[in-house]
Formats: sequence, structure tokens, C-alpha cells
Amino acid sequence: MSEEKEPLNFIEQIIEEDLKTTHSKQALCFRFPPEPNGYLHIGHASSICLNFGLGLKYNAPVNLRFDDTNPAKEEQRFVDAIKKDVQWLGYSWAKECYASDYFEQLYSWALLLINQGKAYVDSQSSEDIASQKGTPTQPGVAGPYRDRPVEENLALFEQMKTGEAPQGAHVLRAKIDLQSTNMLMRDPVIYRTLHKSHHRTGTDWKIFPMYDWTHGESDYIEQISHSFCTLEFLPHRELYDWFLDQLVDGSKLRPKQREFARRNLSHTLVSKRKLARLVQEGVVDSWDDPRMPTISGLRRRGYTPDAIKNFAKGIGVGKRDNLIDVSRLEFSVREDLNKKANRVMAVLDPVKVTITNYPEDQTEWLEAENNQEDIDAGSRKVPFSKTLYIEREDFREEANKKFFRLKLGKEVRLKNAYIIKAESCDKDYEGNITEIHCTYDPKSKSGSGTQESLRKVKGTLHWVAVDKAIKVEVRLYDRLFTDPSPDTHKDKGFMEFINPDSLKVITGYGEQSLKDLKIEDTVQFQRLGYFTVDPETTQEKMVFNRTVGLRDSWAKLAE
RNA sequence: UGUCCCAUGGUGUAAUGGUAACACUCCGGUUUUUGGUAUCGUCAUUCUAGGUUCGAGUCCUAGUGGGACAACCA
Repeated sequence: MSEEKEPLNFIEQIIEEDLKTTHSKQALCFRFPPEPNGYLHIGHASSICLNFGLGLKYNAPVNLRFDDTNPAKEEQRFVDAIKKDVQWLGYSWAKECYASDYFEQLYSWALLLINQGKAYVDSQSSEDIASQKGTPTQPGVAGPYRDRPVEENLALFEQMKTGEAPQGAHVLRAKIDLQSTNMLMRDPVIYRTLHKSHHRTGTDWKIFPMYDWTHGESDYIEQISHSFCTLEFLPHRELYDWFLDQLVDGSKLRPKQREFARRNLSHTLVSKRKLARLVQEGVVDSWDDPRMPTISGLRRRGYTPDAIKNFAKGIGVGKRDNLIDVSRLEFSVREDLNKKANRVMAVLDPVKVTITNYPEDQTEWLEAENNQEDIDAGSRKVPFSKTLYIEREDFREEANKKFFRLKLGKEVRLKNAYIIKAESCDKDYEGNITEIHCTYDPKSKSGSGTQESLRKVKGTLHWVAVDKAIKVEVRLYDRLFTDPSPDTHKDKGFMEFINPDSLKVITGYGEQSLKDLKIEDTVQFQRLGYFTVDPETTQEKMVFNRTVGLRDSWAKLAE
């Protein structure tokens, strides 16, 4: 066994350091804490891979915790979708937790704070509270309720809890430091009233804890050793620690928050709020529209869990602002699918080819290898006959030497079949080619071993037999935005950069074996790309989504 | 006129005071019954200026640039 030391990222370094000084290996525990207010996206996937990956690496439990403290935004369907996505990625959580399960505990801790004079009920409007907080460069000032007596605070908080106090009349604030350079320490609101039904607790509660008062405490309850979040929460760390200071029991593990940079992906958005807008405004059909960078969208697009995990692993984790090019994601999925996807033939922009010297009513079933990258993938039979479709762009009447495809008077190999030669072509009145007449070399059959079959001809084309082809709908996707970073412009909103051509729907012709595919199966349409069966497929009509095209060095050469 | 975070090829990440590495992208070869795959090659005075040190991408100081912070959101 060779002990190859993989370099550690800064998160792993923090853990290793703690393992040497303060933590036992058994104490390690992580969590992934989404708010169920939307669907998970590729950015969350990175966080999932980070946390669950650490769990696997250190053999430590990882909880899935729903940060469900705001009934105004959260829904059960989002909880269900999130669980499905995490499972689909292949991870299992130690415990399924809900911040709402801690409402009672959080409430009694709030009482503790009030009794210690460290929290008070403020009865001002949110505008007044905000203006008293000052600005990042100016300190805040105390409001009139800051020194309310404990008994009065207790009584008012009780009214908030029972619903006796109208919604929005009061909030509970921690009494910390209005002078602090950190705005979050200027007496942050820890409870607000919300007379709204919660997807889990119904109408039991009229008060709901704020994020800061919930997150660290939930980590503490679950005895999470390391609570990793994105950089924007860095200023929250001081508050996170202050709250913990108020209630931590020295005999228990004290969680620590550490921050990493969110992964930004080019030509798309990684913000639930903004993605929700795309759904609401009908830019895309749904959260799982294959153009969406959501996990469900990527799944429907044909991405595999391995592709996403390798992507996350490949880009790593850091602390600086970043913009990862989508080509990195595309590389990951091609790399994975190249090994796994069976090859099939389909023609997306057909032009008819007639083999003039081929028998009229004959159909030959030719052997075709499913995947040369995987011997175990076996082979299948594809029908060959006199009339075929090939790709329109695979034929030119005349072309230079760089064009390795069919041209008049020249030969080309039909994949898994014969070598053909273009003799002539027909055109319509507009000059469009309507049919190509070819002859074939009967002794050149693929795999027959004859001398003719071994001839080297530059260029191999995919094709389908017209009679036996099945008609399929194919959806071609392009990036959702024309700008690499659509939501970072000061003068323009991201909606101004929407790519009008992000979806193109066409009809293609595929070989018969496509019929055997099931929903979410992915194949390679040879020479074209990877395509996956969309859930909208019916008995009558198959629908394919293009996951990603093949690398195409010809396309660049051609123009 | 604040506090905090960050700065390594086009992109992302490594190098833990000792020869700047890996992957993607781009470009150019080789192989190929997918213009795919595989494989080989090209692409960096580590933001700047000082300092500490035998030695600095790494430590210190200042500057420059980018980012976060003023929700009864998370």
C-alpha cells in the first residue's frame, strides 16, 4: 500500500489541526443545513459534497438539517425535493433534523437571556430599529425600550408567544453592543412574530427565531463539531460565538463556524432567490427545467451524480471570489458519460441517401458495438437498407481536403456498415440538396475482415435506415445567459442577459434500439453528443434532452 | 470616510520558509471505423513596494485591487 498524501484544502487543515489539539476523532460531526424555500442548485451540490465528503473521509456523521424558521417562505414540497436531491447524489445523512424541532429549547434559552438582562422586547417599528442601528461607518444609538425591566420583557414576550400581541407589534432583541463595528452585534433581533402556518408546526407557534439565534444553537444541540457556511456569513461568526457563550455547558462540545467561498458558475445563476424569479416569470418551465443549474435540472439534463461529485471535487474549496467556467462542468459530465453511455446512431438534420446498387427491398442487420470504452457493454444490431438518412452537414458537392466527409466522387465509411461513394445529388428549385445518390462497396462491410473492409477511408459518418428509423423529439439546450456573470453588473439586471436561444426543439431520426431506453437513461448519439430520455416521453413520442455536445474540433476549424 | 475577508497562468485549486505543481480551457502534433476517446507538447518574472531570512508565493509593514457588512430573510 502506497500512502499517497493528497494535499489538504483549508477546511481539512482546520479539522486536522483540531484533531491534534482539541477534538477527538469521535467528536467530529457535520451538517448540511438548507432552508426549504426552493430547490438545491449546483452551488449547494458543492456544499453537500464538502460536508458529506468530510463525513466519509473522517467516518463522521453528517446531519441533514432543514433551517425552517420562516414559515412565510418554506414549504413541504421543498423539503421533499431537497431530500430527493441529496439521496440522488448518493449521500445518506445520519439524522434528519429540523430547526423547528428546537423551537421549545430555543424559547427557553431566550427566557434565560431575558432573565439575565441580555435580551429585551422592542416595540418600535422595524424602520425605527433600523435607523437606530446606524450604518457600517456610524455607531447605533439605544432605543426607548432598551432598558425595559425584566418582568415587563417577560410579560410582553409571553404576549408575543400566545398571539395576544398583534403580529409585528414587538420583537425580542439581544442586548449586546450598539457601538460595535459589526452591525450584527448592534442588538440583533432574535424573535419576531409571524401569524402564519408553518409546514411542520402548524399554528402552534406565533413567534419564530431568527437565523442567528437558531443556527449556532442548532449546531450545539446536534453537537456539530464544524459548521461550514459561505463567506457572506463571516460577520455572523462573532454573533454565533456570543450566543454560544451565553449557554454553552463546558462539558459539551462547542461547535465552530468556518466559512468558504461560494462557487460561482459562469453563464448561470447560483442563487435560489434569483432562480425562483426565472421560474416565476416563465423564463424556464420549472425548477427542473434542463437549463436550470438546479440539481433536479441537471438530473433531467442527463448529468450523473458522479459527474457532479467529480466537478465539486475538482474545483475544490477556497476563500476567494471565483467564477468557474461552465466548460469545467461540461468536462466532468463528458468524462463520466464517455465511460458509461452506450453509443447509438441518430440523425438530427436529415438528408436522404440512396444506395443505387443496393437491392431494393433488402434489410441487413449489422453488428454494432455499444461502447468501445467498455467491453462489457456488448453489441446490438442495426438495420441497413437502400435508403438512409445522414446529417445534412456531412455532405458537400465540393470541399477541400480538410473536409473528411462525403463529397461528390469521394468515399466515406458509414459507421458499422459499408464504404459508400457519392455519385450525384438532386436539388430543389432553391438549390437545397434533396437526395444524394451513392454506390456502396459490398465487400467493405465493417468487421467482415475482407481486404476491402480494412481499407482506410478518411471520415466515418453516422446514419439511420429511413424505413426503420424512429422519429424523436430532441431538445437542444444552450447556456441560459449570454453574459458570464449576469448578476454582477451594477447598471444592468440579470434578466437583461437572458439568452433567447437557450432552447431549440427539433425532430430527429434514431435507430430502433432507442425504444429500449427508459426515462433518465443517457446515450451518446455518435458524433453528436450525449442525450438523455426526458420524463415527458410517452408511448407515442420519445423526447431527448441534449446533455452536452461532444468536443468538436471540426466546428472550430470550419469557421 | 469604519470593521472584516481575499489576492498564484485565461479558469479553478496545490506547493505548510527550500526546484511554482495538478486539472480545465485555448492552440499545435500522434493514434483512431465517432473531427469523440486516448496520448504528447506550448502557455506564470506568484498584484506592487519595502522589510525579516542563507533562502519568501508562503512571515511582517504599507499601498493597490476585489469582496462582505446598515432584512422583523437565510
